[in-house]
Amino acid sequence: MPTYSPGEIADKTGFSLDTLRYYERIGLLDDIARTPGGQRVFDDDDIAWLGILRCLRDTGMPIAQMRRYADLTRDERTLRERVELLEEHDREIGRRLAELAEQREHIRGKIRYYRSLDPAGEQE
Amino acid sequence: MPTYSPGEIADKTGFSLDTLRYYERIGLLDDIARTPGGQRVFDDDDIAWLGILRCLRDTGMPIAQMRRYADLTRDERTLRERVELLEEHDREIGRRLAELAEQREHIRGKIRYYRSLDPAGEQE
DNA sequence: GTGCCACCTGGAGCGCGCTCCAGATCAAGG
DNA sequence: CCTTGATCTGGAGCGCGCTCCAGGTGGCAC
Repeated sequence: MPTYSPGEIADKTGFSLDTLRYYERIGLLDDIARTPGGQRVFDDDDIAWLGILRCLRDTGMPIAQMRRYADLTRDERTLRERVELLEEHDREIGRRLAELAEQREHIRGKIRYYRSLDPAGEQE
Repeated sequence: MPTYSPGEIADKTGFSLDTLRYYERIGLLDDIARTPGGQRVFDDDDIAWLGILRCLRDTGMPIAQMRRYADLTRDERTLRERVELLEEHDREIGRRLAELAEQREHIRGKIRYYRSLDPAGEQE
């Protein structure tokens, strides 16, 4: 299995080195392998996990909840709880999508209104 | 034209009293009328403006950009710039919507994966 | 060996967007 | 009047999610 240095992982995942270390400190990331000298060594499983973290983070999940999810993945008897957590998050994303679309319409209405005040502003 | 106390406005707009004062301080809200004694008095125009601010804020516009928008509305010759700013924000919302939908699929895939591991977990 | 850059640790600091506080004032009911 | 609850001001503080720093070590190229 290929391995990767912290710098490579930062490039691949978009998380900064500091963020990777921070995530490990707070328990979002555990058991990152080390060289005998103490430098971190990542593998493809780590990359996959970081992909999930990025997904959860970028959809607005708070760190406390990501930690709860990370804790659940350490006990294989928690499948249902994981599903429940992700489903609740999925519903949250649904609400967010609907809200965003609605607010977008409000903003578009405002743009149309400004345009109606100055039709000349439309042309290039 | 009806007028409203700060408390009523907090109820109507969902912004806290502190946030209303904060927004006035930083220039997002200007010329709020006052009683002779110095208490704020809001009107329907203020409510409409706060509605726009809420919309921009809740769609992720940073305060610095909201301030720029507020500044533009103080000069009626800036219609085009306002349209440009809102259109850029509209595109930003579009990108966000697309990203959210994509990440949602990733999460749903994960849910399906967990379900496939434990079909019994499905039933009530 | 010797550079030299990447990486290590613990802990302090930061930027954003509020939120809270103390102590004073206002305004409306009784 | 007097009480009482809403509001006022300036400024400090907070919670989140990183981000930066100092001082030291690792590890590969030459």
